[in-house]
Amino acid sequence: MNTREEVLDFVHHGAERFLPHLSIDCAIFGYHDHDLKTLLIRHHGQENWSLPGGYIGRHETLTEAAHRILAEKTQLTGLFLQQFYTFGDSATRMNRIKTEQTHNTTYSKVGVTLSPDHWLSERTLSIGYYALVDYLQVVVTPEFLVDDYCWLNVADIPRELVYDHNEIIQKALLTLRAHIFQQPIGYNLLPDKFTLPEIHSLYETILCKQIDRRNFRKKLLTLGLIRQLDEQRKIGPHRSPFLYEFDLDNYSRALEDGSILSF
Amino acid sequence: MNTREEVLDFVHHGAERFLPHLSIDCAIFGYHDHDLKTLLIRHHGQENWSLPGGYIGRHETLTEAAHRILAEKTQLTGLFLQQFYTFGDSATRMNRIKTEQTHNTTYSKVGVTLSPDHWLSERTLSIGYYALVDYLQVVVTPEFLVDDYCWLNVADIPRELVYDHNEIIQKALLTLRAHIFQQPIGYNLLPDKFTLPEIHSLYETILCKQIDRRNFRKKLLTLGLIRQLDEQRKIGPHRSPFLYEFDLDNYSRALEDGSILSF
DNA sequence: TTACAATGCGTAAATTCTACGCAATAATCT
DNA sequence: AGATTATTGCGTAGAATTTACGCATTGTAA
Repeated sequence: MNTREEVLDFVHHGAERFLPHLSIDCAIFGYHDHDLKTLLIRHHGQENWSLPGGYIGRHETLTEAAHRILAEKTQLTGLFLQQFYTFGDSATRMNRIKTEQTHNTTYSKVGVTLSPDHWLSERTLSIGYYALVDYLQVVVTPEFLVDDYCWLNVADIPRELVYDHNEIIQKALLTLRAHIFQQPIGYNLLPDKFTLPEIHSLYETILCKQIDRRNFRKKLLTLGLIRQLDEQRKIGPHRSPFLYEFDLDNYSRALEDGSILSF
Repeated sequence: MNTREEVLDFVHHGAERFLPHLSIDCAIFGYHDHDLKTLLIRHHGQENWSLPGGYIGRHETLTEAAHRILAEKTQLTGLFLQQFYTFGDSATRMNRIKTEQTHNTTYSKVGVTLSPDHWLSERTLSIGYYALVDYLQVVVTPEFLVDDYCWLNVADIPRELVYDHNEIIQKALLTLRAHIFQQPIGYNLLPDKFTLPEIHSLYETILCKQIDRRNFRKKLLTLGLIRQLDEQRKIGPHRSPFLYEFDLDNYSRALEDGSILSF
């Protein structure tokens, strides 16, 4: 929604195209060079940051909706996207009053005041997804109602996000850390060919702890999760590291066998 | 809903009390003596079995709704109940036609035909929960629209459940098997004091594989997850096994430390 | 050429996992 | 009462894995 007209149409006719009472919120994790960041946006007139989100089209599957919303925010398609929990307990989601206020300051930008029984004012549960991207590749073009956006290191996220979005991010992070042992997370955050230091740094960053470089390599190689190539990369004034690539066949086979990563 | 009147009220006024487009389905796993079963119900006029489920009250949190629905089906409260995924992709959920047919044969029992735009005919996403109970303790009292119910061994579940319920059960099972290493699952399925053979058999059943009795004991004891008591239980013509209890403090501490079970 | 910083590869010790052996126990059978 | 039987409690040797490093190699810059 990039124009005033689109927003107005959404407010007045959105309920015909989208399911009410239900939204999708995306914790978009951006990784680059030892930093793990999250994309936050600030809607017009609001003090606090929020996660990017959207509604589910009536003729769209849930997965399609999640990918569409993610693409609308990042301009990227085919990203790694994973549902992790549905939120419907928070007092801020049950308590209608606060919701109306925050929504109304936002929609005042298009001159609309939402009545308490407007579909955007009603109680809404949120399905949480997390996505992984290289945030340098992402071009964020804020929508009409979004005043500002930022990539924040996960350690620096303010405690006062909108609604229960702090809880959503925390759960997303926990899930990501659990999934890193069971899914080729790196496959979605690294170029097709990457160096060992690169993937090593990725794991250290996501898990927030030091991992011995040499044992890390041994494990990934022994399990057959990555494959060493004949090429090397030139990096500054140091020894050229070899390039590696994921062996996805072996990856899924290892998972079926029950052999699981751990560090 | 145990009377014709309650059902009629639900059909005609349910949309005022419940959120549309969204339901909760419960995979209720019942364990007893080396058997893992699931509670299935069959609605009036329907050929296939389905999972017990229900809708979310407008003034109820999601968790409250899940517990209420579970209690309505099992007459038990305070059970272990865990959300695991939200389903919104299945063709049977998108395709309105099939939904109407199955619903209508059910509601014909109270002489109602649902129109295509009735709230019960609309597209509905489902939030999946799984619960753990000792199925011998459960008193199932089928609701008015439920013709039949059964406890089926998870291995014997028919391939043609209603909607995407096969998929839901499979995902519930996978989640349960993953969670058994990270949560005191046994705490919710065993009496406060239990014997080693009892908890051993529970793990073997859920994981569908043999676990060495002696190593199993060693591991649980070493990690401090269970505590041996001074009491023993009299069992038939054999040596009396000691009783054990869970050490929940140690359990959560072990989890934080990252020490995780595995067999 | 030398110094330096980073990578690739190996090895020994510590720890954990796995596969059993076997004694102890509580009935039941003779 | 003593032998029998099925089951539980506990221990130990060997295999396998994890952990903690040592050190040579490499590409560039001084």
